[in-house]
Amino acid sequence: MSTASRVLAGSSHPISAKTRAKVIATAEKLGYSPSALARALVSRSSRLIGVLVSDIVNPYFSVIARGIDDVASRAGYVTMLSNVDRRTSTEISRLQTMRDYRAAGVIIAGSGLDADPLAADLAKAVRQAKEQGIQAVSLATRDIDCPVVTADNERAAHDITDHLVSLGHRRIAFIEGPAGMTTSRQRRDGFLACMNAAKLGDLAQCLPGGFDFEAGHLAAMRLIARPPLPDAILAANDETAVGALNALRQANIDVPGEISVAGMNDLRVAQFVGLTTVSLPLYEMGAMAAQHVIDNRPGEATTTFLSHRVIPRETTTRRT
Amino acid sequence: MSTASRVLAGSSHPISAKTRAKVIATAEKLGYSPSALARALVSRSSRLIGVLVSDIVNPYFSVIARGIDDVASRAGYVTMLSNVDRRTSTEISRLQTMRDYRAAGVIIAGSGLDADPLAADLAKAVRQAKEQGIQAVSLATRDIDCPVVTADNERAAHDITDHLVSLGHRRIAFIEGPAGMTTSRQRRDGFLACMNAAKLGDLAQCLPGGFDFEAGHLAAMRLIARPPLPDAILAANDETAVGALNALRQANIDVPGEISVAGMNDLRVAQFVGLTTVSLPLYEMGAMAAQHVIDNRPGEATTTFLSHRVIPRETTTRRT
DNA sequence: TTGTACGCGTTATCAC
DNA sequence: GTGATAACGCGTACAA
Repeated sequence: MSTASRVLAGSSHPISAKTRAKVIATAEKLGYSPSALARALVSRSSRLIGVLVSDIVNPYFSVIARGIDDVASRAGYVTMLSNVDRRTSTEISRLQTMRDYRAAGVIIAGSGLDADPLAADLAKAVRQAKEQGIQAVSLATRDIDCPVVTADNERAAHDITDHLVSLGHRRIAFIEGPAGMTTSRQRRDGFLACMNAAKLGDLAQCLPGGFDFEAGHLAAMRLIARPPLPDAILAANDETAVGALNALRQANIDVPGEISVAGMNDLRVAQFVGLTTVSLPLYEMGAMAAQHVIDNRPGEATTTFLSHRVIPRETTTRRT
Repeated sequence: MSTASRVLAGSSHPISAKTRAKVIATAEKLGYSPSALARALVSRSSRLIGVLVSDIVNPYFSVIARGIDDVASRAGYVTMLSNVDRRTSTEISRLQTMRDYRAAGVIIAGSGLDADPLAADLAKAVRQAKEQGIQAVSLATRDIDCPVVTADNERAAHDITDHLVSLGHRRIAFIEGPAGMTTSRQRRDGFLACMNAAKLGDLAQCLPGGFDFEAGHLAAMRLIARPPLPDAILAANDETAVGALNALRQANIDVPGEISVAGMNDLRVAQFVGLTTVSLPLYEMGAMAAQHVIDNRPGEATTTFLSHRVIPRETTTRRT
């Protein structure tokens, strides 16, 4: 038994070539597959990585998940995925499940809420997981005591706003993300900071929105309903921007002729419609978080910001 | 120990209220979490569901994955996700990994190749998994001895073609999916079958394409390069259709004025651009496959077709 | 170079 | 109603 184990697990223990061959041949013949469960049990460490996303259908998260899985499977790890629909309670319960499976680590991809009554419970669940040797990594700024690998949402919003300003736009409207979300606030803050710095604070306008197509469509309709139109619209999100774009085009308003439109994230849809946006390092965030778990790095609660960059496309132009 | 196990695992074994309360309180105080690993080992059944997708970033697969995970997590199961990039060899190796973890079942979401030299190896890997009590479910017609839950790609293509024909289009071009893929062939077959049935076989035209934006763009450019333009374009895919749409608009060709365009799948992007398409039951396929695994149904290799429906939108119009 | 015995954290079985 | 023990399948220290 131990000999077979040694051969199959690739131990460094010396084994005669003959015996080794025999073990391998027999395993093959029997269709034997070592139980990763039993292995994890005895070795006290699984090769499971838990991933908590809001919704895998949202390309923001599927790109992150892809980054995680690429690194994970290259290292022989398996990704356990769970959708939590932005509900902290679900997040806690799924985290618990990942803990039951003794995941090597859990990557929490979604943003939190600014005033979340359950934040403390989540923090506690993470602490308990950590006490059990399960690493936690967050992909957004949250009240969790764990390393964070993220994009600088505020600066990204600042930079894309700055791009619009540099194009000569002065009256700029910002369609916000979902109310209460930390990421929403960060992006709005970045927008406002840039506008204020450019002495354009008075010409800045914020509209409630959301991260989806419909929210952008609706917000743009409201803008159209009470002229004059701003010089440019920045949406919290590519999808939101596309919704706005749609409303504008339906109203026969020329983009970028009459108004410029920009988004954030640089997901596939942004390329489709030629949307000016700022590219966030989503894939890299996932990849780096997974690497962090695999390397079993000491879990100091440091924040790593990965870099973004402005991508000018056809929905923006210079205003003279 | 056994008493604790009984109350924590919710056994029906009678336990005094006092002891039960004590166990629960202590577990809570200790932050105790029962090992799902050890449970799976002794009970010889895990609550893990393996999911093999080509690429989770592709919305076709993320919708499927969402369907699976919704059903799975409601039943207390966890989804193990793996991207295989349409490579059968990767598929086999990931299937093996799922087997190592003694997954309750594995859902194979991707389509296969029509002449795949590795098809036999995959079939064997699935057979071995089944011998070990791991269920397999495929979401596409493949040479695997397992239940199939899928959309009728051929009929779906037939039906959307029929819709175009009923709109008065006669010269219709079909932009195919990736060469060699079973799904590509099925969709082309459906297109051709419909055209032939309508005595329009001579006016049918097939162009090599792919499942992505660029492929659609390229194919449409070729169409534009050698007039006359067909009455309508059907693309194997929504994304391909959007690529074609883009090329057409760049060439200042009015859609649907001069030419109609339709896609397949009805993913989010189709709604964005108002694309006429045929809605495939992707979410339901995932959900039903997961339910199949959870119910541990006898694995007869039956094929279940879930229904699709044509969704007319703004990229098609009547030709007179 | 190979084999033996133990323990990982559970649950089922059987005794009390 | 409660507790002890074997077994699940593996890795490993130790003996041979």
